[in-house]
Amino acid sequence: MGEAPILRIDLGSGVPAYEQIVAQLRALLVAGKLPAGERLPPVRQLAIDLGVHHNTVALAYRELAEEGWLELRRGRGATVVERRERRPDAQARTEFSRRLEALVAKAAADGLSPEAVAKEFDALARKLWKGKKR
Amino acid sequence: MGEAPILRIDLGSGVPAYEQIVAQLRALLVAGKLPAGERLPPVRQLAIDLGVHHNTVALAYRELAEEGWLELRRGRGATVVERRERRPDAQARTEFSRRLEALVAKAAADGLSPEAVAKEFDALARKLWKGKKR
DNA sequence: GACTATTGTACACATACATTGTACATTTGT
DNA sequence: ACAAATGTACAATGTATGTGTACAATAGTC
Repeated sequence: MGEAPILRIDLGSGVPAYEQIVAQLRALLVAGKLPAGERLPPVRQLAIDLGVHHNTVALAYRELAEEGWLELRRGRGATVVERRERRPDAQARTEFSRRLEALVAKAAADGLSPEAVAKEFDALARKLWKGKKR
Repeated sequence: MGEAPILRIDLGSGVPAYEQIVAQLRALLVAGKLPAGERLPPVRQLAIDLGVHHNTVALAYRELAEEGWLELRRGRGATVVERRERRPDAQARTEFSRRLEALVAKAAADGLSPEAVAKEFDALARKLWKGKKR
């Protein structure tokens, strides 16, 4: 019946709402679930669904537009566009490395076993890169 | 000659300084490189090394103390203590899952290949769990 | 034992960030 | 031409982050 809830954000997670929106949309975009040409919901609509202000959604959209995923136009809405593949730079690599270490260390501190962490990682890799180019 | 630089924080990385300190110390603690009984540098000393205010370091120490890694006492300093293994709860699992997805999606968006990401992950797992209990 | 240095803590302040309220600009549809 | 829909701009507010400064507790020294 109802639409599948596109996104779900967790207030009180410490992570800013607009960052959660960016992160989840980016994951969908990377996984190819939002192909070029697709229209995203209007900022006001998504804002209501998520329980935040429309400017918060707008900020998220703008960040994704900066990153090359979306085209934003007044009165027309947000559209997914074709995006050129990026060449990773050193900055991106070290930043990823640092954050991954922090995240996994936190998981270990919380008691997650190496096996549980590895399993989670595998499941995610399949999810994100399933049906995409190798 | 000089001591190995224990930590290195990156201002302008977006991540708050005190969080970077917490994350890096936590990684060392998880990896067993700071065994119980070890003394951490005084907040003012570490603050100078890192180029931040000593209250910023103090905040990081307090967070790790809350987490059960350190004992803090006025005049005596910060000491690593024996810490009971945690049982992971659902909250920790879903939080880890969400953040991992966000992080890996970001890496993919930046152009890192699945192989590069997996490789980074392997190296990290070895680093964090090397010589620790299975 | 008194004094001083060392060390973590408390608290007020400044600045930046995140979110919201409100109004505006642009496009679409009738 | 008009109204509705949609993204944008900007001020206001609350929270987080970092700092300056003073305080409290412990350790070292004579």
